[in-house]
Amino acid sequence: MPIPHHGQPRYRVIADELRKRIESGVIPPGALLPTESVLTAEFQASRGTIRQAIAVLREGGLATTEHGRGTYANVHLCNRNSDQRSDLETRQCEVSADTDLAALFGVEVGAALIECETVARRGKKVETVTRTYRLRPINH
Amino acid sequence: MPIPHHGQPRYRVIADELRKRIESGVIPPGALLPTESVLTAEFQASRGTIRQAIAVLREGGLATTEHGRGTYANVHLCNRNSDQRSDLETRQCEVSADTDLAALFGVEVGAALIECETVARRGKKVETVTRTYRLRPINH
DNA sequence: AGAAATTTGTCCGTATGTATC
DNA sequence: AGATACATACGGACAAATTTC
Repeated sequence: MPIPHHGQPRYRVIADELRKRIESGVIPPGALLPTESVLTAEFQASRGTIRQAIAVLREGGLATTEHGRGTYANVHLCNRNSDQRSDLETRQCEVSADTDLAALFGVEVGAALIECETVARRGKKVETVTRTYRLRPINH
Repeated sequence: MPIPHHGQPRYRVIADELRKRIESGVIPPGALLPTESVLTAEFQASRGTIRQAIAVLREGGLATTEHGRGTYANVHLCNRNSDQRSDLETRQCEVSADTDLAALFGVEVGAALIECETVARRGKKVETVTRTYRLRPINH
């Protein structure tokens, strides 16, 4: 018997709570989050719902999950720079809209956007850097 | 009775197949993908698995889903030659490299870069903003 | 080295809510 | 208002990677 989700969906509420814990340092950077089964017990939600919440954290770049190990809290990349980029070709994260982007998307300055960055190299030299911005989906 | 998934997971195989259809034009840009229930029938997979596959497309920027409507194939902004259709506005200008870009290109902060910005709209709504950066050609 | 336990990954089925047509 | 289509949530089962003993 599915529990209704009037208003804010359950998995987002849970994701929000976890996000607060990470950002406030209750779960320090690099530390493992509670396991899915522990979270299942704490939030009285099904495992699928917990996994959905964790997926939200991953998309926001707040956590990283490893098969068989667990989910780590990430170091927060303070406002858009700080070299966290290893040798990734493309990465995705959440950024704040600058005045330019805010005007285009019709949102407020500082609103959350998804940034997908692709680095194209020829040999070792960087040819182009492409950044694609889109609104953060309200659902999904 | 769950179906085993030795090797490549089912949802990725399905996502790959759909990606091919979008990139090859079998599903043209802007068109609706088959509904989840149709895909469920075609691939003989559960709806959850289909949704997982579509989520992969979304993350890759190949599709956009709207509640109650369906999932659209996105226009791909790959060809930078030859004018695209007029749903895309492009402008180009010179900008200064921020610390992030400077590190990538291996130049000093503030160095000149060419920024090409493309705004993709559907109707009046801005779908994506893409910014491509490259080094300014060494004089002429 | 190997077996067991732990933890995340994949997949299925079902039921109900919510937005759009 | 009804039909269609996506979103959320539950539960169960087995697979795969990691850690522990």
